Amino acid sequence: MNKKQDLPWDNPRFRNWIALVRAEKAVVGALTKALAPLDLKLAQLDMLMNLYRHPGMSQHDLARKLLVGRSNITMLLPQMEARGLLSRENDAKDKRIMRLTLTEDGEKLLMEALHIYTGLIERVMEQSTPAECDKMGSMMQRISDMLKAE
Amino acid sequence: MNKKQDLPWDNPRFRNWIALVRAEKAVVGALTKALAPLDLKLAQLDMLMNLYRHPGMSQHDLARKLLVGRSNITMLLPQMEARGLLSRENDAKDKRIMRLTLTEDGEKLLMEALHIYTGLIERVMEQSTPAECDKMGSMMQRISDMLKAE
DNA sequence: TGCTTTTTGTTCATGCTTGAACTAATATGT
DNA sequence: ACATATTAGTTCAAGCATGAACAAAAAGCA
Repeated sequence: MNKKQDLPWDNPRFRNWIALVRAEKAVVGALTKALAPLDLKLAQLDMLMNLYRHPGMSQHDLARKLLVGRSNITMLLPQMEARGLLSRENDAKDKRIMRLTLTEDGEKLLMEALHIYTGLIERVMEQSTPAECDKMGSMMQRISDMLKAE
Repeated sequence: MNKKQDLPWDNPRFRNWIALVRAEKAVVGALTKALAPLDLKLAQLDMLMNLYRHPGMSQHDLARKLLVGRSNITMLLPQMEARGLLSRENDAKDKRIMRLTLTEDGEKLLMEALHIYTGLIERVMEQSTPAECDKMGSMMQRISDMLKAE
């Protein structure tokens, strides 16, 4: 059994991780509120962002990029399609695949949302120097890579 | 409208933030899988952790610590209580307040879960030097403080 | 070619999380 | 003391996310 002195809270790495989780949750909360006027959920914004950068993506690829299940995409797409933010069309060669692309409206909404998003992130990240921020970014990249490699 | 060069992806701060979100999601995913054998959700572990450090906490305080709604606590507590992980008893002075404390079983399960948790975090954080890690941690702390101040 | 395996997307049941509306208990202000 | 406001916790309905089971299409291989 653990003694007091090797409890995780005394471990700096652990405490730093907890700090990260809490900060992330706080920012996500603030962002969710900031996006509410656009009637846009964070998950939806993530989809728009990825489709903007990779037009013609399949649902499967989108799911992997977003680290969510495929069924999640299936559930969320219809509302966004009905809202005219994106289009789904069958691939010519492979009839299993649905190719996703942003509509003009989708792109316009994305730009508005990004304005809000970047505004908040700028404000949040201004708390640190660009160098610190970059260090943190590459740290995170290493973590993602490590877990992807498993 | 934005031109190519002021798209957020060209903004280092924004990209670093995206890297953080993705890394966090990856670690949470890995952790969720690692905790599955204990039949413990991450949200439940969070509760156990907080109750261990602050015995006798009220549900309201717990909700604030975890950055979740009060109703969330109400919904999750009964299962954990039924499982014998914690006890809920009325405060003597203020009849509105429920005081929460871990049972022995709850504490034992917490220790097992923490072993898994810290193991993963150690492995993940070993990708960086302790100094980098501390820098990151205080960065995150500043972010939390900033958002709490609003 | 024909048989098996893999991939893509959907459906469905389950559980989590939220926010609004509600009750009961306490604090506040006059 | 009394009316009002605030606080703690609950209930409920709605939306999200997940994983398992499934159908259709394509790929691999004999």
